[in-house]
Amino acid sequence: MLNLAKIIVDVPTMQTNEPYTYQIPDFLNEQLEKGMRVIVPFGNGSRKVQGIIWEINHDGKFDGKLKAIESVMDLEPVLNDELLLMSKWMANKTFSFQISCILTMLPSVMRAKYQKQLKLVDDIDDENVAKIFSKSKIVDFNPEEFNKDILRKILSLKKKNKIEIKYNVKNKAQSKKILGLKPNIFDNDIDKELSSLRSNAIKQKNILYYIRDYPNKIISQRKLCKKYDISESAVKTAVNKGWFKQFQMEAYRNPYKQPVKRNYPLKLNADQSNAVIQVGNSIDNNNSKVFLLEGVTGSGKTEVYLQAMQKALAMGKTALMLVPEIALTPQMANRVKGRFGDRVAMLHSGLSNGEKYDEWRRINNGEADVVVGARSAVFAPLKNIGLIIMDEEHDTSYKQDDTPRYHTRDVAKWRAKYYKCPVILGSATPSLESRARATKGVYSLIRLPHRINNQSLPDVKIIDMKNELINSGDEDFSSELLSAIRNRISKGEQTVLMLNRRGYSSFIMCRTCGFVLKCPNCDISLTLHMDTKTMKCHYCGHEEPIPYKCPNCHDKKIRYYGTGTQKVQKKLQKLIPNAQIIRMDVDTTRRKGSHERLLQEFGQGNADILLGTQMIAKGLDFPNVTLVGVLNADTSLDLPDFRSSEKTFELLTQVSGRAGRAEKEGLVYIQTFNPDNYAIQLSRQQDYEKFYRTEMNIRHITNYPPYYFTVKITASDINESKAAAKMFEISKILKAKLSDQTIMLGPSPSSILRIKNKYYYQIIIKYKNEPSLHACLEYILQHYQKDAQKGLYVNIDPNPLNFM
DNA sequence: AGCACGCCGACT
DNA sequence: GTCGGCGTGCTC
Repeated sequence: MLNLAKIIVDVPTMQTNEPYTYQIPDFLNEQLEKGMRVIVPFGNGSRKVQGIIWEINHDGKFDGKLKAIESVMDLEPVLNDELLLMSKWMANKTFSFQISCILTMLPSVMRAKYQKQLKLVDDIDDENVAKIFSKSKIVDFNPEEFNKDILRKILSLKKKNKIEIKYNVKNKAQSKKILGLKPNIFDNDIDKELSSLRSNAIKQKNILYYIRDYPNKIISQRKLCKKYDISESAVKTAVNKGWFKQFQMEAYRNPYKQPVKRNYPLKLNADQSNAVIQVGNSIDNNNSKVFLLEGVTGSGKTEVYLQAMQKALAMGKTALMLVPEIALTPQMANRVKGRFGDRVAMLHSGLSNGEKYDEWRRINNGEADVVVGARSAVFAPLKNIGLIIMDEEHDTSYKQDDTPRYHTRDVAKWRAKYYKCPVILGSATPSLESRARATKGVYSLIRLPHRINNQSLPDVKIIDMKNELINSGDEDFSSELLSAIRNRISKGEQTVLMLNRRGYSSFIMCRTCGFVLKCPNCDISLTLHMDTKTMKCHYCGHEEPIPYKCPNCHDKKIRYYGTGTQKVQKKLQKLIPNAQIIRMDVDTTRRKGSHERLLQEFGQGNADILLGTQMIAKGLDFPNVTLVGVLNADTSLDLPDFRSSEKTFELLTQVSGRAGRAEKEGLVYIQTFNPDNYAIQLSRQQDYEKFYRTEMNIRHITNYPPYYFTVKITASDINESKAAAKMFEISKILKAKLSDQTIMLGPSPSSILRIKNKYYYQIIIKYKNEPSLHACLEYILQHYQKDAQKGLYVNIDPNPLNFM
């Protein structure tokens, strides 16, 4: 009879991907609960790692030697039963380690920091090693900082017990502490103090009045000062006199910089109220249905979300709303915040790690029952969820592109099943996968085919740039678009211009010999960055100066190729000198909050034109925008990706939806070299249903999703032939097991062969029904352990976003 | 991951 | 002989 705990340790390997049993020491027996983080010894020596309690067993047996849990990191569990259970499912589904899943579910500050230290125990004769301890007997130890020789010496000294290696597990999760005040003087004593004060000691009197009014209230020092106009030194005097007890109290950081205006439910049209009723019924009946809400841009999907959430809250349940990347849609965030106020917690990339932790704690403590956030918010520790919403469900940012490669939609559906609540997947252009499921009856389709207030859809004109190039010689701006922009400026209306950068880079090419400057580590061309005056690699971050002559043929005719936002901005400014242009791309929005600031400036009418990349296509709602121009619609058509038409259609439909959202009518120009392409033609009418049918036909003929499921298997190694050999080995195993209806592509080198000096080879499997595939892939993973230690990595991506 | 153990060739 | 390289296996 022992007190035992099963722990998932933070050692992400296949061999340790199961709970390890530890003894619970008596001093922790009362404290420990399932879902808490602990520190446990692991392996030989004094190594310690973080772990999560998976199970507690008070009369357990275990044969074999046991180690004891060393300490606990939490006062409350950080994972509830639901999330613990989900981590297991997720690990299985995404072919990753359970500990990796657990750690992605938690705010990043809860990931322990491991730090090694060297401790000098005895005198040592080696000068070079002794130097390390010149300042102190205990020093931080990062093996990378030392050469092999010294490391060897350190190791041998350790064996002789002259040096100890200490392992520290540090908890980074730290709450913000502020000074708190607790009244420490009562009734008669207050009057006594009051009478002994000098008559001009007004501040001291006010403090005593305050204490008399709120004798038991704890207040932060800052709040007291601000509210009663008292200086810090006055408070200090009061503390010295013993009126207050001063102490450190926990506080939440406040991530909301500006106050949000309150808003109220709007009147719904027939389609919208039908949607709210259907979802509401499902909430009432504890029915975990998935609704696909297909609504044209401007059809009022957001109001449906808000009122459906209202229903869930009215039943005492919580609501989770997911958006692509909240920093991209501050307007949406403010709308939810304005409707539900302090009950809302926000989780997005714009917050600091500390702010994210605080928002997470507010949710975990039940202080927030509405959560709005991007991908990782799907793991928000809400209990009793009544509704999950996924806005823009087709958006690719919902899929994490490194391990664990989960799709937010799958996690959302899992949680909905657990809580028996509905999911709304909303979009103007649903993913083909989701739309096809609606056709099959797996999801319930709700359509919002009309814009609210019966606004007409914007008039979309397609401009053939082949003709334009012949006539005016300009490949960026057609004369029609230019005159439309000038016309808006003269009327005081605004224009949004989008430069489609997907699959497009401004690289440098020699016009004499055709040389293209590439990254020395990755097989990819370097991108020109005018702000830093350097060439950068977008994969590994390599940076070098802009060449002024060709490194290959030494000719000076080396120029940039392709169009960057900066170049377009310069050109446009020349063409229309009086235009006020705001440029929005990765470079101008890198700093925290700059995205919101630029949008706000544009919204206040401080500029005529908003010029940007795809980031301007989503969710913006500016009533004064009456013209939208897409400068190059087709760059994303040319990508070697079976989803390129779908992506192009989505992008054009979304950006067109930015025009004419109020009374004024909208006009959209789409410039393209492929004016007859169906994705471009159909986006003109915003005819999603027709696009869906056309594209499904093509997918059917070409054997692509949603007609097939896909899996991508990748092997990477510094040595190209090793990666290739591994993939051929895997393909042999697969060929033997898979049915003949399954299609296997490869093994082939990935389209970007080399990233960060590693070579990539891949296999794509396309299958319809392959019940043994999952087990087979697990088997492959089990058998690559030895390779992983040598730097040969095998990766499995179920339902990959692309085949590159 | 991080460490020890054990087998092998190269060397004072 | 033995030092240091590297492949292999184990961690409750």
